Amino acid sequence: MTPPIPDPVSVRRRLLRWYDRNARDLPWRYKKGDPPDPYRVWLSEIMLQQTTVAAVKGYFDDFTTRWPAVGDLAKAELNDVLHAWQGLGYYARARNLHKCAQAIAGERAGRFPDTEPELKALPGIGDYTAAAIAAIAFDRRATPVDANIERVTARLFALGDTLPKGRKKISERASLLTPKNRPGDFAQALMDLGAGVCTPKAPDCSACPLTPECLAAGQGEAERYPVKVAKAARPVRYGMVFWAVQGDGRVLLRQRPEKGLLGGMTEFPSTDWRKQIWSSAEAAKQAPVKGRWRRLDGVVRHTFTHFHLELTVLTAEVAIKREPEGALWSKPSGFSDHALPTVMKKIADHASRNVPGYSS
DNA sequence: TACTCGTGGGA
DNA sequence: TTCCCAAGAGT
Repeated sequence: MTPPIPDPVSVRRRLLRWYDRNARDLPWRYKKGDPPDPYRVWLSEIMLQQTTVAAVKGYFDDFTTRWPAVGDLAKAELNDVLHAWQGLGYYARARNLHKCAQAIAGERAGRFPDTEPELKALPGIGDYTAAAIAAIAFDRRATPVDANIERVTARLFALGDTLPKGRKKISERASLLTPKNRPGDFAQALMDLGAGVCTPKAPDCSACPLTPECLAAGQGEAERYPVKVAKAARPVRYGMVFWAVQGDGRVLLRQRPEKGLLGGMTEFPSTDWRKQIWSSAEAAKQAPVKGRWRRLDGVVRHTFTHFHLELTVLTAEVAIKREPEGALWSKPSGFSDHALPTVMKKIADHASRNVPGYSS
């Protein structure tokens, strides 16, 4: 015989009771009785996209201190926002964050819309984030489906369709669970549960308030859900970075194009990042300035979402007659004034240990 | 639809 | 070491 389908009423009651005792204390969560601040809810949701709570906390504190309200963020320079975002990754989020703040401050008198369609029309806000803000900040009956809620729901209903194809069905089931009362708490409860109990590996079903309703747990196979298609292997790409130093110790930097990988961030100039290894001589043809390029020992490795990168550093002391396009010279002690992504910080660290006569 | 887009932590 | 994974969005 088939087990009964999980009962939404029971799931809601069990989960919210659990949440009242076990909710995590997070910087962006308002205290009971306080009205939620849509700005803080929005900011946290953008930062948390594909990013762990631990990674976000420090950035959230920094942003809310520097820019306490959406109007403050709207008035900031994009470069300052990118700089503050440095290290958090997915830099299009920072550009869209700034754009969204300006739309809110400029066209909506600083007030966030409170419905999913209006929210979704704003830059950087998609299905998930629109539903999350509507539920958490505005108490709307909306169903955000992130990876946690997707996993919990797939297990609860033992949905074995492979992702990403099976997403729609999971999302539909999830929306059946959402209560009219406390929809924001319910969503956050599911996320806390997914993060701490109903984990991807080795879920702790004995500690889960939903185990009595959970079809996957009933099968003793919670970990099997959701079923995902295997990801393609990450290829390796190679590049050569030019560490050009002037006599006074300043190093050449430049700004990356606005779109694409690390868009708008600052970098040390380099060749293309391609599938073939570079020879020093071949790479030198792409150098931004003339110089006697010498190859440093060792490589800098960095992994992006869809490829591994291996960078080799070429150094030269240069005397500049004509400035390269978009040139930006800075002593290492001034690097912190620039929005350097993590991969470029690795380059700077590598150079500091290996460039002869390196001085900060 | 299927890519692109960062980074760090944990198994 | 390597792989998986994370409060997804844009194109």
